[in-house]
Amino acid sequence: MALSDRQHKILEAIINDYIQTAEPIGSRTIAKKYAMGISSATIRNEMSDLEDMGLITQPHTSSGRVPSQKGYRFYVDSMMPKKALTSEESLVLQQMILSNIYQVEHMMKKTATALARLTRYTAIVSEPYLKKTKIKHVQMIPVDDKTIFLVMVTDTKSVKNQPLSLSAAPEYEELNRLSNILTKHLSGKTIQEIDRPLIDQLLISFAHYAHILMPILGVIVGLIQDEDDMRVFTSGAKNILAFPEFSDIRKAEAIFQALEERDALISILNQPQTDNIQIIIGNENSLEILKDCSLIKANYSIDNQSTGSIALIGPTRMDYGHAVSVLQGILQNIQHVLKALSEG
Amino acid sequence: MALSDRQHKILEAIINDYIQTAEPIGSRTIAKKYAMGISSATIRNEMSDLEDMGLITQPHTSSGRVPSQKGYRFYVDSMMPKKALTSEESLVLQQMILSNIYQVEHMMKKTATALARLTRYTAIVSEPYLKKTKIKHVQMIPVDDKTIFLVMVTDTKSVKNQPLSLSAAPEYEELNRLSNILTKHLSGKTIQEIDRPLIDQLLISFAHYAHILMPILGVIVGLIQDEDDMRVFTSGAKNILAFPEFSDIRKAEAIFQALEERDALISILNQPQTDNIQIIIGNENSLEILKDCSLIKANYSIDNQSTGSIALIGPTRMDYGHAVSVLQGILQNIQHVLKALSEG
DNA sequence: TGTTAGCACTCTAGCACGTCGAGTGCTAAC
DNA sequence: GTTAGCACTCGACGTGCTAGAGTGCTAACA
Repeated sequence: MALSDRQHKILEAIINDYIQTAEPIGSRTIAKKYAMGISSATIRNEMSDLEDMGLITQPHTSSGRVPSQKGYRFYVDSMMPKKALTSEESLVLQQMILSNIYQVEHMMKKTATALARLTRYTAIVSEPYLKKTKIKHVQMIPVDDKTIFLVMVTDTKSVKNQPLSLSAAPEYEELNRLSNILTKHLSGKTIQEIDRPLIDQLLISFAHYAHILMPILGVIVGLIQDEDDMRVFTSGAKNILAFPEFSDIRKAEAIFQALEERDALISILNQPQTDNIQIIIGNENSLEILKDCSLIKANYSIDNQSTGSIALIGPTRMDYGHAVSVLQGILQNIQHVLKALSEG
Repeated sequence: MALSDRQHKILEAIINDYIQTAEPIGSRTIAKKYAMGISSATIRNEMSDLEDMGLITQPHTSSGRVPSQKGYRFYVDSMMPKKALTSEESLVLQQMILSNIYQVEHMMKKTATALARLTRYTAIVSEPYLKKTKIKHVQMIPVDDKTIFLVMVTDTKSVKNQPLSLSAAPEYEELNRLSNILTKHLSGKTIQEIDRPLIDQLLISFAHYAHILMPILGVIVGLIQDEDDMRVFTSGAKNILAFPEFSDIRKAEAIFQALEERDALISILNQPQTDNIQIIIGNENSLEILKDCSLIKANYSIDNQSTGSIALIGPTRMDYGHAVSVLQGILQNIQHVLKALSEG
């Protein structure tokens, strides 16, 4: 789609204005407010063309124009300005880094809060995906005569624990010996890498522990199957209420519902990602609940291994430029901190 | 305040009707709908008296009556029926018990979900308060050359972990010895009981470990000061949107805001509790945000030691009877499960 | 003395109607 | 290609009216 320079400017004006006001905008207003040096009639003609191209629409005859979904898509793909973060925004990100960098869970909560605060949209952040982080230490802790806790520390210094019921729990000393063995053979590996051959080998090498190694390794591997151990944090859900597009309470309700359900959040985060930062506008989204929203999403990674996701949900009338730059800033922060954590 | 039998019935009819419909109710409607065998004129006279007593009010002349805050208080104190749980409700509670009883965190999440689901109000649930639970096992886990994790298992089988930076982290073997010592001397004690004399005694007894015991004990005791380790779960926030009294979005926004802030939640849960189940109606509440709501709150306990709280937030027009009975049912469940956990 | 029918009165919700203003498309002139 | 002018459209908003639900008061009744 080729737009003239003037059409570009007009489309930009419409989108920028609508992002701010959520009101349809007319030719006269554009002429006055954006001082383009052409008359409203000319703008009208251009707008008519833009409408033919499907980039803007009229809610009803004789109202102003509103960007269409296609219009947003065009804007995002080929005209969106890169906005630099303001100094205040950078400061907030800075502070986020400085506090609580020793615990991934805290950092992820802070990340969500910062994202929501800086953008006024709703943030969803997932912890690093357990499957893809490396095991650093395995420790068994006795609880009672039939239960032990299996505690694993990962290279991102996240702690996972899982209770484990045995017919008879071993002595503390024996648990320590087992912990030692497991740590020695599993550290540096991701859970994904703990496969059948490795398990078999361990069971053979330590045959006299087999009866107890078996359930333990089972639990560790079981963590692959269920994603229950990846925590997902949200922040700024209430921001949704501030947008006129959600003044219909039922729409807001549906989203709040989704934000409370872990499965829904995970399916939001797990949507296909082709770009570095993926922008999904309105009903481009395969999820029914988000048809009225836009989603901006990114995966963060360590060592080029994608390990978790962060996302923003807002109205299709989103300030894409700003949201993307904040997301990018935060992305860098997370990766920086995670790297620091896993190295030292 | 002494009401005649008839006044009782009329007040009850008004309150029950208003709880269901959220509409002011008039004398004629009462006469028709609740078949009291008296005419609307008589009911009008009685209503006028009830209004003089301050139990009901008129939103405007020539509208029906609405229960006042005082009316709800009177109802709750002296006329509220005890409702038995339906078999479906009991079933939900039953299922809650059966699943995931081995991890307190899961149970608390489930509790919040069940509360919100059964009442359609908003639930707030706190984990058992760390200070008051007993330590069962202490384990140090090496992370890197300067960091160790301090992991504590409590008698409710909850796991707490805290990172700890040292100038130089000891060897694994030594950490195990230390873990052993700490477990031996601290297990069975609540964090509250770890006081100066106990610490001093440990430092003297194990003088050669003093340099490392010091920071560790510091961290453990530090947990007393900050309440950061008590998780608070909410569920059913979106239920708020279903009530016409929150169709003014700003009111809803304020509550959502509070529900996202841990501090706000804790101050809600920490409000004075005189009864077994505390009902705080409208602006009886000292917290500004809850002036338009009612709060039903209870503390759960093990061994008569109150260890955590559960609460429900809804409009002042709440189905108090039902909410109280659900809360009571859940309270019993929690205590039952916690007891089982700490014993076995 | 308590209860009730009847009536005048009040107030809101909802609808019809007219007006205003923002916006459009089209045409003719520049 | 651009613009001024004009007729037209449609929603927002204010006004006035009506219906209906509800009240309080009074007088009559058991």
